[in-house]
Amino acid sequence: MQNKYGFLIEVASRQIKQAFQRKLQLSGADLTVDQWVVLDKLATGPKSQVAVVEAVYKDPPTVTRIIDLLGQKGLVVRKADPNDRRKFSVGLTAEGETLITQLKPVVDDFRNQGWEGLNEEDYAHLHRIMTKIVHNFEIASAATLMDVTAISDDKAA
Amino acid sequence: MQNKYGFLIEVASRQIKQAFQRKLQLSGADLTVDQWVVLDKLATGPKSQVAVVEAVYKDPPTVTRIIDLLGQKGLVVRKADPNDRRKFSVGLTAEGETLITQLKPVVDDFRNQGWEGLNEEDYAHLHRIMTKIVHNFEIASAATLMDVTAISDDKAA
DNA sequence: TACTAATAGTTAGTATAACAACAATATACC
DNA sequence: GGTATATTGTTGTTATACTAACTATTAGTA
Repeated sequence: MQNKYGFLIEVASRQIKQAFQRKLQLSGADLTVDQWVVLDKLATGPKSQVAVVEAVYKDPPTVTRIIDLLGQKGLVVRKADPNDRRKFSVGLTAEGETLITQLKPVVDDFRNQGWEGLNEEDYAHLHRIMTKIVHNFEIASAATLMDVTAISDDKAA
Repeated sequence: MQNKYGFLIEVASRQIKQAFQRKLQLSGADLTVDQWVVLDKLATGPKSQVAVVEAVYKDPPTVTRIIDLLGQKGLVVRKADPNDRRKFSVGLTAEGETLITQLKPVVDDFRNQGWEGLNEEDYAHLHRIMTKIVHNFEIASAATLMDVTAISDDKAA
């Protein structure tokens, strides 16, 4: 029972990310996977950076830098929040909207390709096992993620 | 069927790594998780860096730098390979051996904790699904890893 | 009101991941 | 033997992960 699930999961994660990165490059998009994840989250409307942090399960410093880069590429803009001067409202530019539209089929393609030969039951297994492992370490935030992911279906591949 | 397995796997991977890192810190070891993985691989005897690369599924530059750091900490040494002047033979120092011995129970503990409530069948599911996804992207090296991991049991948690 | 604590976001430092380019050496082949 | 090619390992650059420390602002409370 003392299998190396952590190593297995980590390597698979890296390989999947790499494959997706190549897919993005082939599509001609000048985006990293993590930049895509954040960009995609903003598709449902402008958000504060804290909201983005909670949505993508990354650290505040990481989100700051990813938004910096997305901003340099003209895909998102930070606007001041009129109600709270500590906050920004980060939203997509027209270019950002366009890029998302262009990439949606690429992303769907990638998901379908990776999931080929597997079914809903397998996804349930995967989800259950991941959730269990993460819960076993009592990592509150991640546990929440797992629970949420089980229901909503709008996470990035 | 277009679930976000990639996102799920990546976040779980990060959380598991974080939990293990905390475990290492609590044990008093001045080591990162990745440094542990490399160190542990050298427990079976000195290896060239290419051999380490293949064992841990990291890039050559990453392995170079991790071995640099392990060397600075006095845990490993590079020796010239008498048969091939391009190669090093990287091996544990006495301190490295001692540290591994001290950490083994910590690592086992971590594995058992994470796997609690799950059984062999679950591991088989996890392994099968990961392997399938990785194979679907035709990533040769990772596919090999998955196949190997199924049999051997000496990977780091 | 004044003081304290919490929140939002940034900056700095170190480690890892991926890619490209490179030097040194070894192997293959003609 | 000599040349092309492959292998081993390093260096450089950019991006992300995590921690810690910090500023600015807001909320809570005596």
